[in-house]
Amino acid sequence: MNVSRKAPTSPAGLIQIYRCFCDETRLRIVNLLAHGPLCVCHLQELLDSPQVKISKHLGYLKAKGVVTAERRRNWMIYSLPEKPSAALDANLKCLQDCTQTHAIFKADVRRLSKIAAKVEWLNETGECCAAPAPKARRSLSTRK
Amino acid sequence: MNVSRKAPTSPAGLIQIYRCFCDETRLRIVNLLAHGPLCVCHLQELLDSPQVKISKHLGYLKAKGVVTAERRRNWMIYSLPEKPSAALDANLKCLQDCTQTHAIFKADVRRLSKIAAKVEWLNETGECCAAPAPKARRSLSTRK
DNA sequence: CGACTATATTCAAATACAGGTATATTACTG
DNA sequence: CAGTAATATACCTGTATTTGAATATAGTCG
Repeated sequence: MNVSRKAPTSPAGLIQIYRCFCDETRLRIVNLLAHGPLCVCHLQELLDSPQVKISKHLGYLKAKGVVTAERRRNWMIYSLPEKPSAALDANLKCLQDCTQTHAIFKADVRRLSKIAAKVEWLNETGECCAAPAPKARRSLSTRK
Repeated sequence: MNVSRKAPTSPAGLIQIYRCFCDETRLRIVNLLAHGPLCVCHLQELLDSPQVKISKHLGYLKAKGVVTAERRRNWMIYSLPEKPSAALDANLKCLQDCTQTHAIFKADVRRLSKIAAKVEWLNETGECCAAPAPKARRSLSTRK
């Protein structure tokens, strides 16, 4: 459980962090997760990207230890790790500085704040999802 | 209109930095350059790598603006930029923290300090190279 | 059970990249 | 001028990455 603080011979872990950070979609995901946990459908909506794309990038980030995932009912909740490695912690902070000056990240956060209610709803009641408002679900009369 | 230096819409520049940082050889080069300018043959010696490999990574770094190059006589002197972008500056500082805890980077710097004399020699007299000691160079006084 | 929702995985195609060998370029030296 | 040293580039090959389409899985609900 405890992670050793010895000096690794190879900077493999550090490089994995940079690999995770060198894709725009992943950067935007990490930037959003810095504000709190989100499920896949939230990210889909916020980044306006297909589910496969988001899911695969999340899988990538998770495999490298940059995010953690926890299942809640039907949804996977992704977060930044509670106890990140020193290198990850430093780079997350650095990234937060860097994102301040890029419009796309600020726009993402702005959009995030607009669905904050839905996210709260998820966190408190365990209900989702971000995508279509849960009421606009007509009956199946017109369905085949 | 969109030539602003303040808030680029796309984080392309930031991503380029991370792309540069996600290779071990390049990380070692940047770490060494943080201590001062070096020519290709110094890096060849310090990293014990073939010339092509070093040269190509330097070309990559230079293309993304992470290093600068200046020709001096026969040699190309590579340095970190004097006025790096905010993002690069932040990430270089972060990297310096991260390298502290990795043996390979410390070993590189230790080896660098051992050839410091040669590097000085380059910087002061314009003479190189790190690789084979200037053995048959008897006619030093004829130059200048 | 079967329909539905949220998410993950497999397959395939396009592109990027790292490393090597051989060759080119550039500058210096005699 | 030719020769050589330092560095760069072209080409090749295997591997990794990115993305999308289709499909699979897992949990929930009626």
